[in-house]
Amino acid sequence: MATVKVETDVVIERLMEVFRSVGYDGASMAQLADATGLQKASLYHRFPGGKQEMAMAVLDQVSEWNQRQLVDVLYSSAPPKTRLITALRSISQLYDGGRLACILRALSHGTAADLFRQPIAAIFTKWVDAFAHLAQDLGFDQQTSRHLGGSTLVRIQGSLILAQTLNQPTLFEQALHDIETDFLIN
Amino acid sequence: MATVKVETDVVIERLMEVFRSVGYDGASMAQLADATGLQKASLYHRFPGGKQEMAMAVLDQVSEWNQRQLVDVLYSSAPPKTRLITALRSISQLYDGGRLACILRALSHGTAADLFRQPIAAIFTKWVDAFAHLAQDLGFDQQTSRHLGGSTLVRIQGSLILAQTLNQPTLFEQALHDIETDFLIN
DNA sequence: GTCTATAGCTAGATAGAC
DNA sequence: GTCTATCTAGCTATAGAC
Repeated sequence: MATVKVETDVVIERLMEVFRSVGYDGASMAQLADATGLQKASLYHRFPGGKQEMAMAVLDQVSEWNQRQLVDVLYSSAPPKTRLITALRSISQLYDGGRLACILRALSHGTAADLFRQPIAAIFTKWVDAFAHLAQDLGFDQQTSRHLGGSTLVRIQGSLILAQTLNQPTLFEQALHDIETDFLIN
Repeated sequence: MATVKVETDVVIERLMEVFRSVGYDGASMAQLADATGLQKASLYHRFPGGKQEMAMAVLDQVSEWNQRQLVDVLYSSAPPKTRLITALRSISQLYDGGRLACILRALSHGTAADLFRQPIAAIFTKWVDAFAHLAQDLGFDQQTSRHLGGSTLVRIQGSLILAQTLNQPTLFEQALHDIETDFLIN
């Protein structure tokens, strides 16, 4: 039982890598099978809903990461500045310093747009709210805090696009630094 | 001759709409034919290179828009603040106030990523440089100007993602306002 | 230059042996 | 639970009449 569970987590990790690099429509079952080391029929055994269920499993894992590495951290009782630094460091690792695309963005296009908009929006909202909460703890008023929360995700998503298209990961790190400045300005 | 040219421009416009909404891999020849009102074979007559050539034609049109509505404006001899306002207004119209996705982003995923990264990067670079030039005219030093230029595109791309995923076009308009503030702070 | 018809292939998804 | 083998639908792309 335990062994099976672990293996499935690994499978989901591999699926995520494929979806992230080629998108939902660009990922074929053959490619997904190849990446996981399973045959197509075996993938269908684990995910009877096919590609859609696989992507949903990936999104569940992303949602868990978001909860543990961002939400839990940013709502914790540690000093606000410590929470900020910790969260930004996790984000930097998640995207490998700007070299990896965001899986949520990869699952936001084409056929996937209609299928996964709601779960992705839920993750985005939690993310924004968590950073807005931190801003309030840092003394910003409610309106400014909301604005800062949104601006954080805007900067990260936007900088990831530029970093990868222009092949300049530095742009992502710069954005993280800009975010830090936004929060610690006073 | 003239009639044909115009019609092709219209065809490209329709192709762009499809690519924008479903992405490159998500767009089938049947769908593209349907959207343009032509049959598949007719599309291949105009674009012998198939889907790839169609997307390139779209990118050429985007590049032209970029040159005329942003680069030419931002390098003009009008007062810097006027140039900024004019450019931001064009951008707002281009994305219909945050309701439309960026075609460049739609052509950055899956199979398309490898095919079109260079032309897209060229457009991004021109965009960033043009806003950096404006920043210098507004009195910012070179390093700050470059940073502002990049930050402009970051804010727009990022806010478009959030605006569409969360179905809150306001986030895009907010980002435009933030950009204006960034440039007119002194 | 546009059409109908179709070739050739690969996609997602299943059947059934083991 | 994993495999090989296969189905059908849809894909890109082309042939050839008009």
